[in-house]
Amino acid sequence: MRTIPELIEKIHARGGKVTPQRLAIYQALEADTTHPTAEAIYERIRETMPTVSLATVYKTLNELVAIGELRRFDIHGVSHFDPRTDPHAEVVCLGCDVIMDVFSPAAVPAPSIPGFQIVGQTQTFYGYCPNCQNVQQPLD
Amino acid sequence: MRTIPELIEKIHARGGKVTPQRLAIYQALEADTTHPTAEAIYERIRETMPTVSLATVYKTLNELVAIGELRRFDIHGVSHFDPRTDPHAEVVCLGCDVIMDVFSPAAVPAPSIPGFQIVGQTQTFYGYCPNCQNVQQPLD
DNA sequence: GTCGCTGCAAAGGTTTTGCAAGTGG
DNA sequence: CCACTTGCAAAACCTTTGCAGCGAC
Repeated sequence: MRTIPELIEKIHARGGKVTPQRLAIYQALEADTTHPTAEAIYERIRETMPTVSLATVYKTLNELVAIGELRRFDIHGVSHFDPRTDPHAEVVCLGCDVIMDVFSPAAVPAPSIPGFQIVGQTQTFYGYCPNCQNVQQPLD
Repeated sequence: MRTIPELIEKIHARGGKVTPQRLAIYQALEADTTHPTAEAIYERIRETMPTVSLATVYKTLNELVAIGELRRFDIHGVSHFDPRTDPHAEVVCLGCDVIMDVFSPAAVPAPSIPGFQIVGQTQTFYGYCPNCQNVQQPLD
């Protein structure tokens, strides 16, 4: 996701409007590395804007995804959002669904897929975080 | 996912039973590189076993995931299943959700995350397939 | 014969949609 | 002012769950 002034300009250029709700959502997303769910963003925004609706949050997030400013992915049936759209690596805990950015050990060249236009990439590692190793060992 | 005879042995070793429904699901999954949804597997199995239920398909798939023989991931709120559990790369079309395995251009070393136990990994590329480039260009 | 599995139906949770009222540019 | 956006509520969807009957071993 780019900076908020740039984002505002981009929204305007597309004929969109920057409402207080949208601005609050942009600010909530900015530099949020926790891969929040729509619900999490909704709760955070409600602290300062109690009348906002979850539907509005979804609509705004989906718009950002559509214009390539936000990445959306699902973990166990729940959507998460990531303002980082550059290549990076993540680890997902199979036990508790926590998602963390990790320092990617290697740059990854884009594959050549004829006719396919690549706009982003992530490297995803699946495993068990320290907490969940105690509870649920992966079975053999 | 390992071969069906090996899978049967593993299920038995865990005290499980290999019913005709399960066997049909194992066979449907074997070497399926299309990253099918539960629904897709259900439809395929119904052709030869019309009385099977979607709940049974889910239960069986979830069991395979739990014992590490199947990978499960969600795209736009729908679960997909992949019998390939080795590290590999995939491309996901942001327009139509089609998922394809791609030949990974480089082996990727696992990152060092203290206390985190890595059990699998994929490299995911996001983009637009030839069909969807005509419909929805990623906006700039 | 036992214990696990199946199939049905209903529940549970997330995300989307329709629409009247509100408001940014 | 016009078009876009909001908020509400309902709908749509996928997935899980409870349970009685069935069947693998």
